[in-house]
Amino acid sequence: MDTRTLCLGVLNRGDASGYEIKKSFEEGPLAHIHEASFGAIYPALTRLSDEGMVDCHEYAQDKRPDKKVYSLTEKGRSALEDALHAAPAPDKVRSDFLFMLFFAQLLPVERLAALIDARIAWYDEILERMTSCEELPKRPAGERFVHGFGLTIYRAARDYLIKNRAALLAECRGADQSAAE
Amino acid sequence: MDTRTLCLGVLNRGDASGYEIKKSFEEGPLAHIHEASFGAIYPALTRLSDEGMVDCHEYAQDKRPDKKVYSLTEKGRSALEDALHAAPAPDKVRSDFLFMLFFAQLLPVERLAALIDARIAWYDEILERMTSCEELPKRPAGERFVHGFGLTIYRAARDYLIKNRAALLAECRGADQSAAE
DNA sequence: GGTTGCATGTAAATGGTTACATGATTGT
DNA sequence: ACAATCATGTAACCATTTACATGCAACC
Repeated sequence: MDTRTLCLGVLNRGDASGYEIKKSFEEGPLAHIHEASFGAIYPALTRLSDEGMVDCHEYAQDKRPDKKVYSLTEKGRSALEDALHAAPAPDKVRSDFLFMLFFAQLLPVERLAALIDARIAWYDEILERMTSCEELPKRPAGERFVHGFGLTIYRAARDYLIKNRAALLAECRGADQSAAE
Repeated sequence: MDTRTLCLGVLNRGDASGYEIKKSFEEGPLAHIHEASFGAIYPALTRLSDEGMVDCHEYAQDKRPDKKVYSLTEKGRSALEDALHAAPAPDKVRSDFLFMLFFAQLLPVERLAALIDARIAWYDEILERMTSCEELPKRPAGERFVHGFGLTIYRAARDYLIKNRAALLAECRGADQSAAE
């Protein structure tokens, strides 16, 4: 799924500027499904505009660059639908956290504990944000489904870390000592 | 985490060729934590060799290119440890599947069902492979921890899809009909 | 006084994917 | 016959990240 399709998707939910599209991949309902940076979004939007997939309206602002608000055209909407009909590429995950934990025995136990605690705190934070979302009931079925999926996964991950943290640390402490003997 | 560090990590588990390193990111215990393609692994290995991070032993084979088996040097091992001490980059996920489900209302209900069913089957397959792994008890604590983490997440994801599939399809069917009226 | 949020964009550099090149053997 | 497994490697292409460029307002 390239950045252009991603932008089309966001614009299907409503008109937005490049800045707002970026935010929706950071905090919005699409966060953690995909990513996109400014350096990818702005060129994508320009190209979509050239191709007639989106319309652009400029709004002058005081002491700031004009705000360019993009909206999906009919052509853009059907391009999005086409993309949605293609076979999904397999998920791609890159987790430095899990890679590090995989080598737990190479890490000092305190560092291991700090790593896990930071991750639990991160899950707590995002779960808080996701559950305190008010306008959820009004959103379309697909959005609510994906939201529920995220909640489920994050809760399961957090619970696993809490439940198994102590055992991992104990094992690594034990291994450290027998190695030192 | 770049491909070089990834290779160092795999080699820490035991000597391996480029081909075998690739496999460990596809089927092995590191699958779904990170990815690496041949085009990334072979140059990484060459560079690691130049830098003295790994040693390379060539084994002649009949009717096949020589097999080059790499092993970690002391320098390589400490480079891996250094990488493990840096702050982990935030996880990166790219899920076309979730992106598509997010726009469930734009998809025909049958396609939606097929998408979900394929994903459930995928989870079943990988869970089967992960649970039938025999030599697990002998592996280091970190590897078992990450393995358990993966199992937990995949089970939670699969269960969520099974539990909420019908409700999503019903809602989308309902929305289709009211749109047609 | 420093950071964050708003707001757009470009350019260089990095890094990775994909396709190609080669080729025997084993299984369906 | 065709696909998959084993086995390495290169090169062109593509995409993204990162840094740069600009600048005000609000908050701490």
